[in-house]
Amino acid sequence: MIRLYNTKTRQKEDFVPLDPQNVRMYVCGPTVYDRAHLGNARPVLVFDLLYRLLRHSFGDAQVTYVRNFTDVDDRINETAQKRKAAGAEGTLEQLIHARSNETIRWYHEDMDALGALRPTHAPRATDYIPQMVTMIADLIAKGHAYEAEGHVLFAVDSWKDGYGRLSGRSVEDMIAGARVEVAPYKKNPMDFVLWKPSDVDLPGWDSPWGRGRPGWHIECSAMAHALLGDTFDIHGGGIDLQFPHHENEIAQSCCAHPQGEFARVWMHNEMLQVEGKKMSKSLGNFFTVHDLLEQGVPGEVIRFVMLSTHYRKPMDWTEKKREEALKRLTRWFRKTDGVEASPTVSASVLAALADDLNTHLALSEMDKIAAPNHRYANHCRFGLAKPRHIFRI
RNA sequence: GGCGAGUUGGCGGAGUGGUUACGCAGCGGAUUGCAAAUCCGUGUACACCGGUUCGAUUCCGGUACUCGCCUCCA
Repeated sequence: MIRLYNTKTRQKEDFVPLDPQNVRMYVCGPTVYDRAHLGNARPVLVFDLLYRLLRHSFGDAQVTYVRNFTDVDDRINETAQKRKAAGAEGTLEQLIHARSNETIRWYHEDMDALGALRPTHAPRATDYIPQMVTMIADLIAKGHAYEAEGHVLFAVDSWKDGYGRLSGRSVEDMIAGARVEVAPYKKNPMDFVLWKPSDVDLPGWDSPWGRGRPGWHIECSAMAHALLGDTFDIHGGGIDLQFPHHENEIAQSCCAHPQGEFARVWMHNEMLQVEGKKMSKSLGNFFTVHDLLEQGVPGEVIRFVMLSTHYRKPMDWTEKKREEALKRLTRWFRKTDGVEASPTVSASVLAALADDLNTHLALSEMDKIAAPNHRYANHCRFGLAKPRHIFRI
């Protein structure tokens, strides 16, 4: 039995899928304007492990894993505008399109290098605009959204009971604690954008509310609904997305599809820090997965370090951990080199993983069972010769 | 201001109401002509103050400190 911590209920629960023949998981993917940084790798590896564990438990063909690409977003537009201002060739639209394609390709390459399986579906938001428009129209019809100055906004007052439950805040608390200037056309300060108008120079799509583009939150709701239905098993993402992104997703989806319950289990990974500090460009400790790979850090090592801290704890990326991971992995590989990889996973490792992905304990268990084989000492100088996936279950 | 997380031996990091985590480093030893690799042995830690208890690192309350989110962010 797999046990998972559900943010919704704040406790570990036995995981019982709605339909064991079709276990469904959605994870928020990247906004594609640049290379994935190291922090982006954490949810990928955490939920890749969960994906593998679910496949192991329910069967490879019985698990559907969706991780989207957000390819319509103001940051994407800004990045393209900067590049155009810097003299890049082509229209803004062309620049955006090329950049998105390139970033998606990079993303796949980098995550492949970390040993992450590709999801069953990797939808792009721009392929689901009609579904978003339909969903927004439905929300307006049901009295959960309104049009104002070319924008369509979700009315949190229309769903006061549900809004804030995931993150444990009341609408009143949020208004009291808000530190952002409120747009004048909002009926309630917490109302959020479903659709916004696009100037002629920005990407836009025709809609009943004029030419515009979707808000960020509706993208995930629409893609999840299109690919997984009204109700599905697991929704994952970084804890920074818990509010407002996930809260808003829930509001949109539950109001548009009241017959379903959207995601039954919510899982959030904690954030990543570098040498004890938040990773940021100003501190000079910002780097991408690609940077590390270029420096010769094996993907396996990155994966190992990421999994050596429990996903619900903040993780600190340090040089020291990287070195230790390399040592441990080198030893494992040396010990097991020449020994055929067994499809069997030790019960103790599996038990640790099934307990809300207790990866550190699982790695310890692997240390105990790594088969010693003295004959392979000659290979010692080869180090990390070939990548093997940790927890390749 | 609002919400939340954490504090375990030199470091990383599990776990538990009374029994060895584990890894890395260190130390001692074995083996190898040296070295590397490998093997064996070795470390009585749980922020502070109260409470509950026969007994708390492990439950409850408080204090201190660290950190995160609330703003684009995984």
